[in-house]
Amino acid sequence: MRKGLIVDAVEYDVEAIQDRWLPVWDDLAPFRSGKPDDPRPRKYVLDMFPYPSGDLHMGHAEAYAIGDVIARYWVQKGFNVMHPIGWDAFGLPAENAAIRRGANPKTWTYDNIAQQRESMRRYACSFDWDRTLNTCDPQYYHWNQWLFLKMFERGLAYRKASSVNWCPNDQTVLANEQVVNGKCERCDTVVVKKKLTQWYLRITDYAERLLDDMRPLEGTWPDKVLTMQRNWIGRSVGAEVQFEIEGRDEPVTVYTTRPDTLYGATFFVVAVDSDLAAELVQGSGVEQQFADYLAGVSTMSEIDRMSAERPKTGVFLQRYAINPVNGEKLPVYASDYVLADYGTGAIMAVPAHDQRDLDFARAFDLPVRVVVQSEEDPAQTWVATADDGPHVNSGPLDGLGTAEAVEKVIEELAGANRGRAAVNYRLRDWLISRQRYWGTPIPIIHCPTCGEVPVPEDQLPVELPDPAGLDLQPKGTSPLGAASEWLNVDCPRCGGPAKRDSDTMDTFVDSSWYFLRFLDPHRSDAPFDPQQARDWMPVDQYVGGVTHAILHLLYARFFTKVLHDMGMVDFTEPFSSLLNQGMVVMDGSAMSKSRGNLVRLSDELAVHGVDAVRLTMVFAGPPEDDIDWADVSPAASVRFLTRAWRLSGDVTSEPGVDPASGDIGLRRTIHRLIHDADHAVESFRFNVAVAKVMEMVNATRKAIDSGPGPADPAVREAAEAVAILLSLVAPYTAEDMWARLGHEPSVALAGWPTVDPELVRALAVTCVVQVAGKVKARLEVDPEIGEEDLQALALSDPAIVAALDGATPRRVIVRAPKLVNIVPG
RNA sequence: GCCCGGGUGGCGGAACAGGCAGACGCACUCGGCUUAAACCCGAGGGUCGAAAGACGUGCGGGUUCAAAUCCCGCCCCGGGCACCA
Repeated sequence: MRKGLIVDAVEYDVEAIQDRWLPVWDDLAPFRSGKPDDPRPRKYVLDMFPYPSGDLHMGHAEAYAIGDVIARYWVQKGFNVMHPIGWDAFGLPAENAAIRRGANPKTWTYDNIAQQRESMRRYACSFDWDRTLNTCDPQYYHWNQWLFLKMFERGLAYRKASSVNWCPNDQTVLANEQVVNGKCERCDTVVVKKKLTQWYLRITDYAERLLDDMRPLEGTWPDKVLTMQRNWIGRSVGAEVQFEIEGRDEPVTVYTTRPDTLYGATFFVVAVDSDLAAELVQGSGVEQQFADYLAGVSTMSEIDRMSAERPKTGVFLQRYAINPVNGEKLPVYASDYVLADYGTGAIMAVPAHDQRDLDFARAFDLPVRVVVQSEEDPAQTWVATADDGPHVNSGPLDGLGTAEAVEKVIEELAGANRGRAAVNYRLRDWLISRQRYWGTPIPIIHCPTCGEVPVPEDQLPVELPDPAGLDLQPKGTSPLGAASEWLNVDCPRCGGPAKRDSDTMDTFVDSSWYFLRFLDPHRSDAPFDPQQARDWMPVDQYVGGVTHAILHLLYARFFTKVLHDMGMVDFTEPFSSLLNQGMVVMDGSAMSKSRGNLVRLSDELAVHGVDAVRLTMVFAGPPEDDIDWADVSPAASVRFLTRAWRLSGDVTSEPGVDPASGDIGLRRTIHRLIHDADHAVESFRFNVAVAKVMEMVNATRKAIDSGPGPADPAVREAAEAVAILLSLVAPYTAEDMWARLGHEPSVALAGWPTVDPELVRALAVTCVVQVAGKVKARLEVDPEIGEEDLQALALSDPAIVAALDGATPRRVIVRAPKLVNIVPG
């Protein structure tokens, strides 16, 4: 027994128990991983790292409780578990807080990190505290810059002028993934479009692999997430078709998923904000009308523009495209219903079989030609048809079904060098520049003579300049642009005067590879150690909220594939298994100060203690479901923990006593329940595992009070098993029980109890005897009973004889030893 | 509109692979302890019914000796995508 430990208390005192064990654990450090001589097989358990926007809240408490159960389970099962934590420490909240209070974003961030770190320690998270990282440390973002330059070398990072999403509140551009229903993901402000030159990562090059590599994740990733990613990538199969434009040398290519309807094209549309539209309008005589239309469109918010209800608008450009299959002249329109950055920004319009084209045709009084037969006439109903029927008015395609017609028309177009089969994706390249201060500077120098010049590797990291004296107010251009000392540099190539790129990177870059940095977080000559990556990666279990289903998870998968192609890692997917925990809500809706339904984690911890809060989180239901705090009872958790804890004080046998001589009934129950709990944890049904431990406590209580009594060796075996199983969820209580049972800390390393298969195998089972599917009798039978014996036994049972009432069984189904079903004649 | 999930007591939720529906807990009721209350301990309960029994996992059908579980058709709830050609 350790000096000064009080383990003979008679009352369960939450505060005292927490204060007693926390320093002991600091000292013991039971969760350090990666020692070179550790013979245990490795497991990597990763919780999504938090953003340090304040202290931990209820959501963190749930997520980290769940991750901790998994990590602690594997430790008990004998694995060398790496369970690291760090901070996603760059981002707007720090900057906005700094603006509000005039503080340095760095100070604000590190203060919050210190607070969260202490809260996590007290929350008994089994993190390896030697492996922490902060993405805002230059030692970390150094490697963001290094990776960016590697991508730049490979043509995967590039700058282009394009129409981008602009958040007028945050005064910065956003990636497509960060626009939700036309609003800024972060602040809910309606996003507008702006034409700007920005940095992109070429994630679209990986679209096919991002899609294909999801197949092996089926079963270990939630279907929901896989579906969301598939939708987001949005693969579509079709064809590219070239149209000549009268008076233009080069043909224009369009993308269509329905090349079979080519004969039904009656007009042609280009995106109003595309370069092509700007070119085609030249000399058309409608330049002013076009310019007015374009101006109107560009001030529109994304929400308005996306509305399908909006009537179709456009401008006839006074020009004609030639249908390659029949030479027909198709009028060319500019419209905002065609997107400049999908496909080629131009479409062939087939009003009979595409609702959008039909709406446009109706608005502009254009002809509608049916080329796939169906009962309804789109020109009458104004409903486009999409049936698979025989083609008509389509020359050589007449009579063919859609699949054949698609094949045939592509063949003919290819033969005439007028088109080919093609695949398109909804996914766009990832826009990573941000016009804000608190992020990773983009390591590029703009030189008037040499152009975009990478910062030489030996000059990395490009550190953020001191914010003192800088105006961090959002103003549409990066605050770094005003740091002239920092901004103005000599070109590394020609030595002439040049300027640094003043934008910073999207913070999702930081989180796209942090799981690799944990392997060797202090390394200074590389982002991570390739050998460690071989040893530990991919992550065995990733735990986090579904809010990142597309954003972070897609980007991290993309980075992993890029690193694979660079030869830095030998795997292509970073996370073998993913668990999405639900949210903690109150009275049915998300907690928020403005709603007045905010439950403060610190309050709950102060009232009920760490173990009870953790237990409540885990017992509330399946981990992926939301927890309504109004539906759960942390007080009940305290009650249960107290009952469990008392067992440890009641056991009177000595540690090490052989359980084999203990009460066989209790032993059977306990071993069965350990077995069940084990199974439940393996399949993430932690609430069920807790229920099994509750049953163990109930059974042990009964054995002490009205069974074999406190001295029985089986009672000790049971109490020790309770302590070990409970250590996953309620580490303080479990540690205290362990000490009261006469053991040295830490129970976290005690090892999962071994289940004796002989004890799990039941001595007698209850056999249900049904007549016509209704239970009429129950028999206690030997589990090994033969079918004939069981049938005879069932048929002679008085209750069955009575239920049959003289009728002869027409059929008897025997499933020994569990069930007999008698079908009366 | 399209694509995923999901509907089980008053509530959160159990039910491995078609075989006793409702584990475990909350709330509730009753009893014990207490001067009293809380805490704690014990007992109870799907619904209807006095009982025997009947009915019961969103609704309607089907398969099967047997369906919460499998199949078909609906309804409702949650989520994702949505002018992506």
